[in-house]
Amino acid sequence: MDKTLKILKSISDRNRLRIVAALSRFEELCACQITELLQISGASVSRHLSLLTNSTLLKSRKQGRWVFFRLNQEKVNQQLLQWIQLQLADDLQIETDRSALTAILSVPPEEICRKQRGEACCPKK
Amino acid sequence: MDKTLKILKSISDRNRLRIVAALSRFEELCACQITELLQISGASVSRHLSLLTNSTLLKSRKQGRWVFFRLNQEKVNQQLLQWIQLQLADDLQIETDRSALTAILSVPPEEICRKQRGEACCPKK
DNA sequence: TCTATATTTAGCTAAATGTCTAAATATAGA
DNA sequence: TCTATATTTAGACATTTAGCTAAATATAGA
Repeated sequence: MDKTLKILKSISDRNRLRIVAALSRFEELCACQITELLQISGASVSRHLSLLTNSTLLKSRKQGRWVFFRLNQEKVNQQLLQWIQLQLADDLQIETDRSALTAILSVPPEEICRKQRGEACCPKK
Repeated sequence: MDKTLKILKSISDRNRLRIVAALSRFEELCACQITELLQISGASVSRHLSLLTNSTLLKSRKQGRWVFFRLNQEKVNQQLLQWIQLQLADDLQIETDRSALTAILSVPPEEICRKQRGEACCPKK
């Protein structure tokens, strides 16, 4: 029962549910892209991602300085993930997130990170 | 998303998950029988049951002084409930609960309630 | 090796949650 | 109507959790 509870608790949070919904649509996202989506501190995002990874719902892959996350499409998770997707199919917030992510993914992650550091968008100096 | 979160939060608790598992097996149980199973205060059980009913996972039916609860087998909940049942199929705690419930159901609810009031089991006076 | 930087961890605070007891509510039966 | 009693609600308290900032870690590139 512990494992089941861990999974359920990991998705019983608005921001973590948004992460799962985002990854249902976009395959793979790095921490900074998710930070940009949720508009909370990178540290908080990291904690959410670690809870989801720990519950087995997400997998991660390190590439250089970035860590990329995607859904862990194991058989045991499928039915649950499908239920979530069905529930959120027409959700307004999720729609909005989808648009936001399209914009986020249209520029390289470097630029997202630079923006998060508070630097101006263009002048790299 | 609020509704989805409400449902997920309502089952993200050990005792509430035990209630759902119990009702997956036993069709209908009254509050006092569930109290006897969980061994926590009736007030706490009442709160758990109200959260589950509120999230649409349970339905209730009042019969005299007793309130009986059962799963709300709506289509939208099916996939989730099935996933839970699959996850908990071999769970030890759930096995134990099942035995306990068999014993609880073998006597009329009056006796369960009497026991909960701290009265001796037999002498009704 | 040194610097810049993406992510994680640690420590803190405020809000949410689960439990309890006591009081309130609703119903059966005398 | 009055009493007993099953459930719910209210209020108090302890624990958990989500968020933050600051510090630590790990990696790319000079």
